[in-house]
Amino acid sequence: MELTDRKKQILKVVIEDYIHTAEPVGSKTIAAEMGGKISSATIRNELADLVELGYLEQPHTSAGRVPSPKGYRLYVNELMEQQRLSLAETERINQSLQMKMEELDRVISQAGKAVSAFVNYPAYITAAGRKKTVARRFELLPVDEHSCIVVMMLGDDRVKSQLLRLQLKVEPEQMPGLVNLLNTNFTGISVDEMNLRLMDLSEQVTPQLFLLLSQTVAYAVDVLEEAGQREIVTAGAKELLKLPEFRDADKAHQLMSFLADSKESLPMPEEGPMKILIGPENVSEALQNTSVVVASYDIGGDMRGLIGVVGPTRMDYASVAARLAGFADGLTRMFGKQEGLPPKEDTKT
Amino acid sequence: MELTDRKKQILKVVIEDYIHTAEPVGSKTIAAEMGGKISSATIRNELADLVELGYLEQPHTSAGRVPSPKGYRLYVNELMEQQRLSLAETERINQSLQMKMEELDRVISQAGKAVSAFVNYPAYITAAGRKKTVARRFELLPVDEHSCIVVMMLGDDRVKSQLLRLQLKVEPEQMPGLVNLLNTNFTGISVDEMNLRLMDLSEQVTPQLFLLLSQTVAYAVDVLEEAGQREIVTAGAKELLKLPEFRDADKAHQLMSFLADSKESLPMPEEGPMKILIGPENVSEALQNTSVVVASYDIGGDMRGLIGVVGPTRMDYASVAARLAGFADGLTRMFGKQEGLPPKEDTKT
DNA sequence: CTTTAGCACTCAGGAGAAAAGAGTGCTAAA
DNA sequence: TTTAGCACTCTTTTCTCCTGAGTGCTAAAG
Repeated sequence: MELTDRKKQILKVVIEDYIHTAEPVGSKTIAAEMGGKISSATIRNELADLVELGYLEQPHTSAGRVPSPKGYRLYVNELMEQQRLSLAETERINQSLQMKMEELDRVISQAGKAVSAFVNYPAYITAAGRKKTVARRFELLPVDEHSCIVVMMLGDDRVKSQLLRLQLKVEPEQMPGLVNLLNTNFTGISVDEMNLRLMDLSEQVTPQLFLLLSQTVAYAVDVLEEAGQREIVTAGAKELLKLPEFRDADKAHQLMSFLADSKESLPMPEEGPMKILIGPENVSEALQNTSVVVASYDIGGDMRGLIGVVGPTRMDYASVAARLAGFADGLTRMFGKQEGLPPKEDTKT
Repeated sequence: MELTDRKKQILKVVIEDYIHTAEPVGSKTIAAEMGGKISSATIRNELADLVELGYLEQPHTSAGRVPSPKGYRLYVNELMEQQRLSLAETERINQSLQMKMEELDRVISQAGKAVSAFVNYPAYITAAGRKKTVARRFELLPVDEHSCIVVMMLGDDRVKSQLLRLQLKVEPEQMPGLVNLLNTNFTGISVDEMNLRLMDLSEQVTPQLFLLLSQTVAYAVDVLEEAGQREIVTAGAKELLKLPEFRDADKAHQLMSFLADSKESLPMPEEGPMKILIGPENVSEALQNTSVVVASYDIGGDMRGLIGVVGPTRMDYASVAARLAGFADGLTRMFGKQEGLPPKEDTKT
């Protein structure tokens, strides 16, 4: 038996109906929705075929049909109509991204909330550099005898700085030497190498200078390690509670716990502008009954971010995909504009 | 009719039982729990009195009794036994706060999560300075002809920095003058004054210098404004779903929306180390059926933070209060230790 | 005057049974 | 191949009845 066009037609109607009602769809409804040209009996025959082919499922003998993951997959691949956002909507999306360019963290978390609010599903978002960042330049600004400010410029143009309380007194004259030491030995290398380099130097400089040096390097290592971590922010988990499939508090709790605690295992596709994972296509146990739509956006430099939306398998793929694409665009454009202005992130203490 | 000691005794038993079972408490249970010295009939008489006095309520004629807000209030004020945390528990709390002293934001959000996980209720946390921060010192580090690094030291010892793309070329020789201008004119004053000062200077310096100046000051204003904002982080909203009173998805959704969106209206008592707000004592509509326990902690300097826990009115006040106090202590101690080390927060871009 | 036993009464919640309704699958005719 | 017709299946809803926890009152005992 093969998948005729009419079968696909019917599958599409079933899915789109089910997406909105969350109720099994019956033959009569379908017939009506298809313009009444074909009788419900014919539809029934087709439905039986679609079940046999694995695109639909039947909760119990005398209920309507529900799409299977395989059905959704076909829908997403072939049947779904690319949805265009209205101008007004695009406008609203961009407006929600209109914020003062603050720290990356904050922008990201804002955007995550906006996405979630737009699609009415929980969302997650992250920004991650592809390469490890290195230090590019150090500066030390004396404050008083026991403290100075370390300023550190990273490979990706971010600047981090902090007040450093020194464990011992330092003469201002020593500073230039120290800075020089830092810039010649600790720029452009990885954290591991930094630690090695520090050990090497331990015998070449005075103990006093070494103490200062290691304090500064320790700070640098902290910063670089933190910069390398991809932080994942989730937003709008509460949206789940509106969905009939999560009215059961236990189910909702389970998924919300997963979203809150196991962020690392959220889908993070390596490539492509958009990826849709349906039900069992997800690796994580907790996502077996949910679908995930992920889009990527550019932050400039070698940075790239991901925004994802989590919902039930019957989520409104067309709408979510369109909006997510809108956001990805908006973010890319937003970071693009910043090119030549404060780069990606802000410094830290 | 007056509130005898025995009545208080009984009230206490009712409340403590109800806290754990969430079921109306009957006279027999109470009699048993009080050691069987008094018969259930006597208890019934007392219960009737307690209802009349407004400390208890009766869901329907033939159900047990449930504490009223007034009852909880009495319990919290007089009846509740100060709970002491076990050493192990204190240990665990402190351990959960054992983290690298990173940016304040991050510490706060971590601590919020920890609190929520400990008490099994949603928590919120914030850190707020009492006074407005000012800039204390500026530095500019040239990078290339079109960019330099602004470093800014705040009144509370934090350091913020960012790479600034300049709208026009600058000779390195101009830098010292600019820095001097900044340090003499823009330190120690409020944001409003900064803007005024900038206008004044517009006529006194060359247009080119003024452009640079305003770019830098704009950055400073951004930083100071952000520093003045109290950010409120909420954590563990999902805990609600475990409670019988929020098994109803709508109720849970309502409160979670409130926690996510209307953070400003969460109780922020101005003084006292700990405050308990029961049901209708809360101002916010959405909190009418919940209780809130808030504790404050010191961050050093003129900074003070608040941690709060939101739960049903039947929340385990004794336990929550004890743990919250433990966390407040832990945080205060933690920030105290940092005295003389990196002060409160980290810099921003 | 307080406490207690006894007892009728109330009412929410659960178990079943019955009815309703939606939808199917099959048969036979168009 | 499509369609009308119809019996059948199974969930969902409604209703009724029953159970049991818990009360409030009365009357006796302390």
